[in-house]
Amino acid sequence: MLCSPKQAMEWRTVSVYGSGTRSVKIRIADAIRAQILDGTLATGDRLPTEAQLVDEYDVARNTVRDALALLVNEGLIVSQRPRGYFVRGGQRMQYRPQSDLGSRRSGASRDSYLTEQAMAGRQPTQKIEVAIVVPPPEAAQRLALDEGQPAVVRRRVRLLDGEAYHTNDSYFPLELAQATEIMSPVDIDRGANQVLAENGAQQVRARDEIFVRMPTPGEAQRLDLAPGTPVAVHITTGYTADNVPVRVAVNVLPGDRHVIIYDRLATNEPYGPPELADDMDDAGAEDE
Amino acid sequence: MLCSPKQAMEWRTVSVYGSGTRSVKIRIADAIRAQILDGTLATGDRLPTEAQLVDEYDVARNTVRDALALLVNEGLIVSQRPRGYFVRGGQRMQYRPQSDLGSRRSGASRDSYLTEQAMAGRQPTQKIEVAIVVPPPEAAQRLALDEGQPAVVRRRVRLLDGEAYHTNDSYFPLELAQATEIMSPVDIDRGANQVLAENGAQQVRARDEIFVRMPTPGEAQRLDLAPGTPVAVHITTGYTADNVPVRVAVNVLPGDRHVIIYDRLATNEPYGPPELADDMDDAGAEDE
DNA sequence: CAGTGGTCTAGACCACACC
DNA sequence: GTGTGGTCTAGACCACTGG
Repeated sequence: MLCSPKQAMEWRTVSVYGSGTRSVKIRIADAIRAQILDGTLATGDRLPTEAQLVDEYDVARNTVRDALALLVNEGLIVSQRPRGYFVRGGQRMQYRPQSDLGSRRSGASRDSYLTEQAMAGRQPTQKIEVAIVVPPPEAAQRLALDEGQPAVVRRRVRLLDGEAYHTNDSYFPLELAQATEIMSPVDIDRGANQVLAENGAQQVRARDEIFVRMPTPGEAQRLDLAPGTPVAVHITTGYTADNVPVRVAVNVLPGDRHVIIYDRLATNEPYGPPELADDMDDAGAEDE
Repeated sequence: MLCSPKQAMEWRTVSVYGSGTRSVKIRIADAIRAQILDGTLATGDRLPTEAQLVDEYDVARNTVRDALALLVNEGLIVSQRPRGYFVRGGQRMQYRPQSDLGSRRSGASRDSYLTEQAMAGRQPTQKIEVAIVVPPPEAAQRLALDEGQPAVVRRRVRLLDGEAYHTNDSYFPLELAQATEIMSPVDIDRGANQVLAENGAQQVRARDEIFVRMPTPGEAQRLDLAPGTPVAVHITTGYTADNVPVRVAVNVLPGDRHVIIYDRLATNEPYGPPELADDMDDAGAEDE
């Protein structure tokens, strides 16, 4: 006799869920995921309510919620309480770490974030905050600062149409930034790098490091991240010709709103001075 | 009178959880997270059992499980059933997209993945599989193939000490790869790029795109990813001097095992031919 | 075999947006 | 108000691993 899982609960003696059979919540999640991937449910569409799914699959509400939680944590759907669950998806902005260092490109006098995003027809804003702090380890280490040594930080949250786009925390050695525009919590038209260059700290080389992880609760709040949204942490360290680090920028990019793009030449000669080139030989990966 | 949440359940008439007060599960998660961040619980440590946490916080087991689920999805802890929950953490491998294109660096005759990882004292292996397929859209589009047009794919899973490290799916135009070593499912000592170059398809330029997202169930299984582990999808497109795409590599990197590193010069001149340089002006971001 | 986490049920009350 | 998802309780049975 065929019966629903809920009824079966009462008189079965052997497992329905074990071994080959996958759990009920996974099968429900699979069914909904398939609908999303094949287009039956498109970006922005509303899912059936929990109650409807309870009826449809004849299981307890918590089981439906477990199934939906799987999809939420995959980043496929989002709950907009109390409106319902909706299919996620949307455009990613291009993020180019290269379009920065050194002097500005000709014609681009304003902060390139502001100019370039404005062209996409969206309203860019940013909040800037400057402070003298003992930098977090990831910044202190890259700036080669001793423990407890202070630095200047410019913290920015960049928004597009009021929606958080990414954060940028730039750390500078105190003696370099002191008494410059870097200390002022407003946009620097020609760029902080240009200011550094005018003060004898021209950057000639940079290293980008990209970490991928789930956001901290603080980051999730600051960037208004839905559950199931990972972040890329892009850390740029800028060096002078003397190989002195003069700037560390920590960017936190919501994974669902960005593509990181690098254009490169097809040479594999490492950049930078020999001692760093040596470092590069002992680890790495290649892409075919 | 002070009473436990569980007891309070029975006679309270106003909400304990609403407004200012955060939910119980969040407070439990916060407490455990704090212990992890301040070192009370270190990487690899075992957490208290669910039963112990039920006693400690005097809540229902499901509430404890909800709290732990938050930390699991943050990537902070992992459940190793039935051994318990453990604090995550560990080393990240360096991944350098640049150490590839064109000819191999002198001395490195073997696949650089194999050589470089071997130096870290771990046992690298890889599984290679070659097929002629209709490529997925992300590959077909970048290779400028018409819909339904076939291509050659070399699929690789790379392992370190038996643990999945990343996957690399490289797509080549059929007419270029046909009748070359690329069709053979074994390691190519001098690199597939060198083979392409010998067949008149020397790559001079590449574009890297990096997407950050949660893994699909298939990826999670193939790479043995714990819940709460995002992936970076690194797509490299290699172009000849004639600006023809001849290779698309789709790499899937578990976020908890990688750092992606780029070393660059502090010039912001875009690489590549003029028509592509123009593209670069209309979107982007910079890091200070 | 004991103890762990995983799955599922059943039912309660809550906050919030929208009608 | 009505209906949505969010939180919490209480208790059941299961599978797996390790002693």
